[in-house]
Formats: sequence, structure tokens, C-alpha cells
Amino acid sequence: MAPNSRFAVAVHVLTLIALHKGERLSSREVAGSVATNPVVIRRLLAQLSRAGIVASAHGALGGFTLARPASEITLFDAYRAVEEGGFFALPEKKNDKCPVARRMKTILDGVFARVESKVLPELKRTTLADVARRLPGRA
Amino acid sequence: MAPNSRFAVAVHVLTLIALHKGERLSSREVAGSVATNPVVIRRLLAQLSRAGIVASAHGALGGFTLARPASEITLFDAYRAVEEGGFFALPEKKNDKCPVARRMKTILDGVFARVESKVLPELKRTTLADVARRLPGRA
DNA sequence: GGATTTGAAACTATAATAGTTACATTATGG
DNA sequence: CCATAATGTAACTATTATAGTTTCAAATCC
Repeated sequence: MAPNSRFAVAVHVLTLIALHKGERLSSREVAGSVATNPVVIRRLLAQLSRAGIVASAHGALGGFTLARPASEITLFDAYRAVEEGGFFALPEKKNDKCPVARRMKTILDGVFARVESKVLPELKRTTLADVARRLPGRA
Repeated sequence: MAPNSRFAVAVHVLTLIALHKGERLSSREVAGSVATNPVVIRRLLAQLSRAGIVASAHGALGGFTLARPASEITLFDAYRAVEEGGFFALPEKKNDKCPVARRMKTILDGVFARVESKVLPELKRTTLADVARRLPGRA
């Protein structure tokens, strides 16, 4: 997958699993739709599994299912599971002798927090069921 | 500077220039505060210059100034100037034989557009003057 | 017990970006 | 007019993050 498209791929993968309700999807099947390697998909699904969004089964006939109804999984849940940082990054270096540089982090933290306070409710408002509804019955 | 912190550095740099109203700041002086190389700063300021946010002067006593009052420069202006893509990226590959994959881009475009429609007004609301007001008189 | 799958470790490949070096061009001021 | 100092930019290297790959142990089904 492309760099930085983790969230997009997570939504794709979860939607795929949601549309196959009652079945188990293998990482190989999912990888087919995303056009990438099964291990990449398993790594992504491991994050979603640790977050309690999907459940996995080992062995033959193993694979992945949603851990709860698609209507109870929001895009915020997916975002938080696969994307640790915020939307913006702060520089890690600065010149501590400069008064502006010293205060910049605090100021930017405030700006970034205000932005995120607008974004997160929007992501919480949309569920996987909303996304799945826009797709044909099965994949 | 750290990867992906271009917007944060842009705000830092612009604030620094704003606080030195009436003077010209050289890329070397700015680089000192950000703790990076002057060329990196010149590259960033070239983007802000093309966007009409700063003005530059060549030669000895050259350097950078704001192209208009700090109260008329928003963080959105800075964001748009230095960060071409949106907040999320779409994967560039997909399996076109999969109906879900085929429609995913359209769906995600919609989701991303709704998110950005919440973010951009927030960035437009904050001006450089707002940021500078939170800092001591001069650097 | 054979087949199939997840989980994870270890490694390589790739891409984006920061940092560096170098230099032509432009401007100031004595 | 010449020394000085700055931008603008090209070309290159270094770094970092992440995707992709290979491999294999453990789990599970039939």
C-alpha cells in the first residue's frame, strides 16, 4: 500500500470484513482486494484486533471477523487503532536559547488540539455500517 | 527538522518574522531558532514566498519580511502553501476486479472531504497575529 | 497427520524528506 | 568597482518511516 494510507486501508479492510458477515476472511483474501501482501494485512489487522475491533481465529478455516456489529464501530475507532500520532507533527529539535522556539511547542499544541477537536467528532459520527451501506451486497 | 513537521515549522518561522516587524530576517537567523540548516529554511520560505505570504530581498541586508500584516495571514494560508496533500492519503494500488476496492476511493473521498470541511475553517480562524500575541515582544 | 491459517520476527526495498555542499545572481556600501 | 553578504536553486547524501518479503512456530480443522 502507499505510504501514509494506513487509515484508508483500514477502512477498506474493515468494510470488506463487514460485508462478509458470518464468514471468516483470511488475510490472503483481504490482501487480494487491497493488492498487497498478506503479512501487511495481518500486521494491520493485528492493530485492529488489539483495539478490540476485529477477532481472529487460528488454523484452517481461520480468519477475521468483526468483534462487534458494524453499526457500533466508528471511523474514529479505526483511526485511533492504526494511527498513533495526531494530524500534525511537532519538530523534535529547537534552539532553547530562542524565546520564540521555547514557547512554540505550547502554542502549536493548542492549535493542533483545537483542530483535532473538530475532526474527531466527525470521525465518530460515521460508522462502518454507514460505509458498508454504500456498497453492493457482497464483495 | 522532523519529518512531517513542515506546517509546524512554517508557523514557527512566520511568527519569528512577524515579531521582527520592520526588519529583514536572514535564513541563517531563522535557521538558528529552528535548529536546522539555512537552505532548508530558504526552501520553506520559497514556498511561502510563491504563495504571497512573505517577501524576500536579495543581496547584503537581504532577508525576509511578511508580505502583508500578520492579522491578514491565517494558518490555513500557511498550511496550503507548504502541505500539498490532504490529511489522509489514498492507496495508489487496488484490485480492480474487487467491487469493494473499486468503490472505496469514492467513499473515502467523501469521508475525507467531510473531515477537511471541519478542519479548514478552524485553520482560517487563527491568524499569525493571534499566535504572535502569545509571545514576548521580540525574539 | 496433513492442510491451512494466524502471529511474529527478521530482513530488504522503497519513498519521502531533511540536511549538506556548492555556486550563480543580486544587492549594499565604502 | 570591489568586497561582502544575502537569496535561489541544483545536485547530492543521509535519515527515517513504512511497505513488502521470507520464514517459521503455534493453532485449528478434518
